[in-house]
Amino acid sequence: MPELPEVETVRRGLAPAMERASFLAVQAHREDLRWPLPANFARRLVGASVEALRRRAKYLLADLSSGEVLVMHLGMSGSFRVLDGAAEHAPGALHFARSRSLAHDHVVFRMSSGATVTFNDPRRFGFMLLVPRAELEKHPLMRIGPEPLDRAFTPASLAWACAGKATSLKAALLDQKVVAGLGNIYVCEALNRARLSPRRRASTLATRNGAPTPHAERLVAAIKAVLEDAIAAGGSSLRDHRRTDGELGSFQHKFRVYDRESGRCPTRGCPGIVRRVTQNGRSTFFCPVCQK
DNA sequence: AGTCGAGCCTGCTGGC
DNA sequence: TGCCAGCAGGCTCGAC
Repeated sequence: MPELPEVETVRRGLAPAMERASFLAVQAHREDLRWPLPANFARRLVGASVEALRRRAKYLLADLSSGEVLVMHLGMSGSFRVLDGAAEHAPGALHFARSRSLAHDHVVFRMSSGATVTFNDPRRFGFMLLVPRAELEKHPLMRIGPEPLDRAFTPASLAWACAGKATSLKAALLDQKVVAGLGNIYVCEALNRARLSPRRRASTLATRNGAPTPHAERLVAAIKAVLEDAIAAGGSSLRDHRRTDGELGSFQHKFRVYDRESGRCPTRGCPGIVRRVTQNGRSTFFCPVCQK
């Protein structure tokens, strides 16, 4: 499930293949991803080079020499794989090729770097867009909150964003306008690290005048820590996420509560048992003893 | 305006 | 063993 750490892992894998390389050929085997591919997709890419490959929240952004930005989203089941002359014979690549149905290879980029970059997405919740660079900031998809790993994401900014919110803390953290890039897994993990209940009102992160409470301090630290740990582990591989070389991420082995229903809470000295409840139609995993 | 649920899509899992 | 309902998840849209 690609959340911020998985997308960042993918970005790091794609960068050597795509940055400062141009598109030699673009094949679209399927146009109907979450949204149809842009008109004249291949024609607008071929010949352009990628000046930088960035990430914003869960979006990959390729700045093109044509003045457009290629926006790519992995949806829920999207993955990229990179093959070049050397990687083709690597064990990981072989395993990767076997593990993915070629029927779901929707878009293939042949790059001047020698790499072939293939986008595979069984569920087709992913998408690709082309947006003029000058319009990117105004694009509705980019109207989202701060990057959680940026210095601008602070207890004060989170408290401000949550002030007056009647919804649960869990729902607020999943709201990309509050903070951008978190999904179900890392919200559950961060709340356990911060020992805060997912069911508490979001507004309790702020005092009456909007200043951050100690809860906000703990939560921001926990969010940053869990994301950094997950990126260092190459993300979490549950069903879908893989690195671009086919290797699995390993952070799923370090989950404290996610998908650990009935397990012992890992908080030191806590006798609690992890529970699963449903909030806003999604599973929440948490410890009712230490998460208050 | 803020909040919540449905729907998109496919593959895997678990219960019968 | 085989079948199928249920679930997973990010994001948008419509309803309240």
